[in-house]
Amino acid sequence: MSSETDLRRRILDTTRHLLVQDGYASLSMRKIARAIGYSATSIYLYFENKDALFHALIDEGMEQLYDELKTVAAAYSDSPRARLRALCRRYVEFGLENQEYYEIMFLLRPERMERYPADKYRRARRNLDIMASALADGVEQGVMHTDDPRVSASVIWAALHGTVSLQLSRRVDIRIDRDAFIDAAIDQALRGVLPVEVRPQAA
Amino acid sequence: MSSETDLRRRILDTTRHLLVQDGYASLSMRKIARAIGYSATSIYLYFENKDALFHALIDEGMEQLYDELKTVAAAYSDSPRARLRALCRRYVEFGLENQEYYEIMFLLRPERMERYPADKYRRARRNLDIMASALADGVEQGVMHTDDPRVSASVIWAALHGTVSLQLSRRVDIRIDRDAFIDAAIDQALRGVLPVEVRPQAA
DNA sequence: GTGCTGTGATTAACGGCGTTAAGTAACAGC
DNA sequence: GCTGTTACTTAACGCCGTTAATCACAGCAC
Repeated sequence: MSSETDLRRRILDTTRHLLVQDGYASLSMRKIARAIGYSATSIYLYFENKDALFHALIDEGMEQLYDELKTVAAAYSDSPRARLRALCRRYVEFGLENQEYYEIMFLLRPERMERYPADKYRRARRNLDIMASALADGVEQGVMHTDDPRVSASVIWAALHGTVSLQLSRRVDIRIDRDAFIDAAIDQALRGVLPVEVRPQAA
Repeated sequence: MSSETDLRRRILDTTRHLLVQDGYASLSMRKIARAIGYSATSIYLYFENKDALFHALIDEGMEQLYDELKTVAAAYSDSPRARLRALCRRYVEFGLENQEYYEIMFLLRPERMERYPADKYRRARRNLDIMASALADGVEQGVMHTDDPRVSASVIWAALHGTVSLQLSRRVDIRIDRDAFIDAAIDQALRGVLPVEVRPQAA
């Protein structure tokens, strides 16, 4: 029983390592097998197929992101606004620091996702819940406003995701300073949830 | 000379067709060749490799997007704010209406992009320029504000790109209405470039 | 000890892929 | 009729994900 788990763990660790080292595009079952010194088909004893292996890795990434966001949220439990800002920053940093991870987590087209819907979605959505609850706290304390917290949290996420995506794919104009860009993006994302009394009507 | 161009065109058209019909993942040189009734190697007479074929397709997509944005911009030449809003909406609509196109244009990791930098970048950046010029006009007329128009245009783009990406990959909570989400995202994106006198300080 | 069963791994194979090298058939110009 | 060129094909290489069949060996029943 321990040996079964052992090889499964080695596969996951090696895959993550190869992913970071060589990128997603060049990753293959045979290459993973070579790296751990087993035959390619051995991997199929522990994972249904390549997708399933990646899904397991995605789950671990979601867990890690969740842990990081949770820690950030705890550090700013008193101020919803500071908390939301810190969460945004941490999200972007996570994406930039874990490029290949971010790619399989959020960039790859999830064609097969319908197969493992419930648990996977639930796990990914916890990350959004942390943001939504910062929003809810802010609304309650009167320092934020939103018509629908779920929608606002998703919109903020979309803005952050776009920021990370463009940065990772190097599509942002090189003349634009990376940090200035990220700061501007976060500022802009947060500006949307300011309380009504100081918020202007939309353009 | 006309026949050379003919097959090249057929390859491009068929590839686009297969892309829309079956998706990027299942597209192969051999499949394209089968569809046009030629051997796979014939494609290499007109395109250096698979990447080059896709780059040509991306260029066409960029051209189409540019045309659409240009048309929108012309229709709202008098009002920078209405223009910017219409541009945002058109961008999102383009992404949602041309899923597979949008995928190869903006979602795929451009590993090889360094090779064809100048023309490709320039072409893609024209789309951003249309937005930036709406911004510049707005600033000039005093109905918008931004510290740096290039940065603001990119930040808006990032927000729109994130919105399209999450929608296309079906990662947005199903309970959130698609149009409401898009409207909220665009509102939020535009809120960041309101003039200073009505804009609150950042959260 | 002999035989049975189950487990964890292997090898061989299938059909696909992108790409290159070599070859062929049709045709233009001399 | 030969030559060179153009437009295309076939054959092949070395990858890929995945499946089927097989092997080595452990533990256990008798």
